[in-house]
Amino acid sequence: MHFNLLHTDTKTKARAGVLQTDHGAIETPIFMPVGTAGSVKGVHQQELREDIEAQIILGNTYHLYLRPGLEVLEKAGGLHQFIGWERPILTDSGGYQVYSLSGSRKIQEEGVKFQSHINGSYHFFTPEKAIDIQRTIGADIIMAFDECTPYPCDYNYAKRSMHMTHRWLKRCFNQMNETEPKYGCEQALFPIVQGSVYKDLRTESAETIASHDAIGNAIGGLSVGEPDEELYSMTDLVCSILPTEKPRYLMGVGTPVNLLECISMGVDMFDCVMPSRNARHGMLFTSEGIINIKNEKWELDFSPLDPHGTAYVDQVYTKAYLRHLVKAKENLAIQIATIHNLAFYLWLVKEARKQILAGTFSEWKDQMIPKLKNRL
RNA sequence: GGGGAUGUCGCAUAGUGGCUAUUGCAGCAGACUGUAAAUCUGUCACCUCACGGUAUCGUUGGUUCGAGUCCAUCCAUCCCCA
Repeated sequence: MHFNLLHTDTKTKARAGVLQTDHGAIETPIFMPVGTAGSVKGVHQQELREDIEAQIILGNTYHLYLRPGLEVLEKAGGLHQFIGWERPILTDSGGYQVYSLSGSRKIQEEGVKFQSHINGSYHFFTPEKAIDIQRTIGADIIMAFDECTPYPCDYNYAKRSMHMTHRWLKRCFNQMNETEPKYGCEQALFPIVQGSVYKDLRTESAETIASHDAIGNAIGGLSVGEPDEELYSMTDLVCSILPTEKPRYLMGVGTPVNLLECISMGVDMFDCVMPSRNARHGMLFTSEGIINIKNEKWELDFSPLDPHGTAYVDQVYTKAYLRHLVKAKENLAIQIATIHNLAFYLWLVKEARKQILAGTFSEWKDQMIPKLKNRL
């Protein structure tokens, strides 16, 4: 696996590149749809490929380990085979569940004891086990097992947690060195910068992560409720320390505006549940602004869902129709809205890439941001 | 024609003498960032930006310190018998 940096913007720190994997190339900057339990909720793989034009999707180690479990995944020949997705996959390690399932887990130096949200059973995750499971899942990019700290987070807690994440990272790399891919395709381990919203901690963490000389690096522990200014200042700081020639993955981000702002700071990869989850809740992101399709004002609006949209659903269906489907709780509503939002996110990063390569990114971004914030 | 039952804020419901009339649905709006989320929150008689104020349990009257609740009357709906 290798990353080619094609072009860096002159006015901003935005970059365009290509990350080559054994399952194909990823053109950066890229947005990666989230498919936690082996499915991008409500979307067929064919739609991901052809309508959304997803180049890589996410899976989740913790969720896939609990269900369907390692036996099924291994006998299926890995996650790609199991779900019928031949393009790249990235798996999160379960570090986010240390944060999101904080009510049912216990952290120790050795690892984290989780209580399953499905049946209450207990499971102990260690850095080594997170690697082993991700070997069995077989994703192209696999993530280090970390603690995603909450916001707000006490300085001393953030510092201790960060150091533990750094120790866990060494164990992850050791386990990588002692094991082999199971399905013949290269797997790259991305380490994760932590340090909450503290500049000295972020600096120390970014330097530590950079020293491992990984194929790509990730920024974690953000978009957990902190103000956008904190997200941006931490991202900018960390990007200034992480190596230029390696892809940078900002985990869990974000809104369309977040994406453009962070692309301009030098972030290459993003993932977020927002486009898919909010689609299920009736919120549509478009190039002209945000639509809450449940609102009464769309009841008689028979214009296309998104006249500027690139997905077929944008032209074929009307706002009034989608509103009806949402109000009627029809399954098709979720499918249409999710395809739209993900197609929009993928269009946004593709367009950003085009503008970076053309040298017009900065102007384009300044013109886009007010529109993206607009409430229609 | 005779007998019986029931009327509660759009719909459905709880409430049989005591303080702001319950809950669900529908409606209206908001939230959501490495997915325990097709979820959650607010609102939902009228007036007021708000504080707050004024109402209301089919109708009209009555009993009572006090009535959605008890009594009478009328109206409406449903059921049974002719």
